Amino acid sequence: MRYSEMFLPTGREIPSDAEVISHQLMIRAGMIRKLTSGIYSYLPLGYRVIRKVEQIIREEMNKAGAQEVCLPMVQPAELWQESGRWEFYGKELLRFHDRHERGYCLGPTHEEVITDMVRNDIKTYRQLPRNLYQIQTKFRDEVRPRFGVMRAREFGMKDAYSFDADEAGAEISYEKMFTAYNNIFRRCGLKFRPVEADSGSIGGKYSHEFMVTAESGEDAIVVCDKCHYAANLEKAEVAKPDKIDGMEKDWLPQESVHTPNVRTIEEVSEFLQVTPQDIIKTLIFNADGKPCAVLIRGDQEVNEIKVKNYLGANELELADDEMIMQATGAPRGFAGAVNIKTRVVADFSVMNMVNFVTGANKEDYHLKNINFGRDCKVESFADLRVIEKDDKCPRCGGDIQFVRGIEVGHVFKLGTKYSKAMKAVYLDRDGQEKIMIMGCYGIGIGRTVAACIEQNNDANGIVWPMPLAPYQVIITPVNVNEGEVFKAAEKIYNELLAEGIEVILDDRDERAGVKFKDADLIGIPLRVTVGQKNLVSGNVELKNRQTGETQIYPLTEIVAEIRKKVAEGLNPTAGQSTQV
RNA sequence: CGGGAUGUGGCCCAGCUUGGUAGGGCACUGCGUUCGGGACGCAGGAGUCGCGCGUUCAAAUCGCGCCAUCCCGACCA
Repeated sequence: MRYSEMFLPTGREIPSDAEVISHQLMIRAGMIRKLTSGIYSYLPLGYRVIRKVEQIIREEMNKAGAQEVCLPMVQPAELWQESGRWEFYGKELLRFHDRHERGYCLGPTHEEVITDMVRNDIKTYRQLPRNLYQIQTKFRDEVRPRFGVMRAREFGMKDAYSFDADEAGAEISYEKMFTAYNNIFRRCGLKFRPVEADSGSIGGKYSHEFMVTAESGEDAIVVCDKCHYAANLEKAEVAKPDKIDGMEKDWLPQESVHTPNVRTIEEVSEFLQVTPQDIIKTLIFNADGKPCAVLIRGDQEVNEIKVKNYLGANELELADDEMIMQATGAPRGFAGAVNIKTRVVADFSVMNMVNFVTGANKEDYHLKNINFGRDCKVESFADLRVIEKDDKCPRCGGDIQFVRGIEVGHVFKLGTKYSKAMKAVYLDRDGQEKIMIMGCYGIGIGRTVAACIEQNNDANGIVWPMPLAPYQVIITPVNVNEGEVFKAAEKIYNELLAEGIEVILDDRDERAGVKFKDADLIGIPLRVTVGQKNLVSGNVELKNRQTGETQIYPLTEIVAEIRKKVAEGLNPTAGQSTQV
């Protein structure tokens, strides 16, 4: 394409409403424009990159045996009522009515629609397994859209759904997608890693997130130095400590202490001259309307997702003052496990504690020298806390590290959550009606592009890896008014076009500096500079955007050299991709 | 939803404290010079100063209300 004919508005200024680098660069490079909060238009350059990602996804999904479909974005309320999510999905689901006052929503995801489609047309085990996918616009009415297309309300997503006859089949479907996702992100030239994750409101029991590692990532990931263990912070397991026996002999007599207006862990440890490690924090949660006490060591943090999963609750939040008063008989700050009337569960961190401090369930009083087995009882000990830097890997005991990442893909084993609710059944070999086992698999398209920029940029702009680059080569004639120079540039341009290489000819009558800056900003991997200086000896320059390296080639060899470099760039070496 | 900030030609911003002709840089149009890392000169076009109400002889500027955008938090694939 000739630059002079392109719709490619680049900008020198950093947009005032863009915070992260990828957002700034996408605007400056003329890739996107904001229409309204969380809703973006893609300009030609941006859309080319989107299509590169989509194409890689299509190829890998097809290779994995999935078939592409296209499902409606507008979905009837009845379907969501049937799955139960009309109530549960919350305000993120944008709902509206048509002229007949019938309820609809904009699809934030498509489990309901696909399950409806499959249950109507798949009747026998002979038709299973099937994996259907689409690349489609989703709408989620995010509370706080941010970081440009990274957390947008309207965004492109590849979503796939697998249907299997049994668990073993579902396992295979999941593995296929897991492999396909690794291939996809590797081909995109990203540094990423799959991590174990919680399955959230989509539901299901088992899932992995694909995280692109980046400082600006919204998610914290725990990775093991020694083994392959990697998990989202919210999912990362904390190993169960060994039970230490024989501590009963050291039990001291229970003591009640007047602690006027002393509530927080800091205040208690200060007041009683003990460390937070000597205190058991008692948090009262509201689990589906019922109070539940969670015990944890004073210096540690409860992982609400673990509590929610452990209790099997649909909704979990910290109890309000009223519920605390009702459950403990005391205001906030004085809850404890001794003589409490609610369910009591405890984190492993308190399992081996003796003579600890805790609230007295009485205003302005705490208890000292409390011991399990004598003073209070818990229903069970479990892993309920957030993992910390000093914790060890739950798999191999090695040291762990915290890194940040951007979630670009997520694979879930759904089980029968939707197929059961929506009666997606088939007849097995014996004529028995059985429920299909489902999996679902998503990739954020725009987010993948943004994540790629987060990982590949410098002071001058974007540095595209070859597979995602909107164009592979840009030819920059230093001065278009010098006939020889421009002719040579055009010749290379035409030859590259004939080779099927994606190339821009910067034919604008601009100074060289302007063109160099724009080429760097939009991040084209290879730049051919055609100038009088080298042309007199029949040569041109080839500059590598990533390394900054410049090489001189004769006009006669430049096309072959580019062909080679483009081909190399399209096949990034395997192995380096998963490094962090 | 809580806290904070911002809103002035397409973009980045000054002006607001102390009310009085709406400014600069970039971009854009024309002419000339220049031409390998964001050139220069001259001449131009382009703005309901987010919206509304109020105070005032007079409001970008002061007051009240609203809206939008961004950041932090809560929440969330």
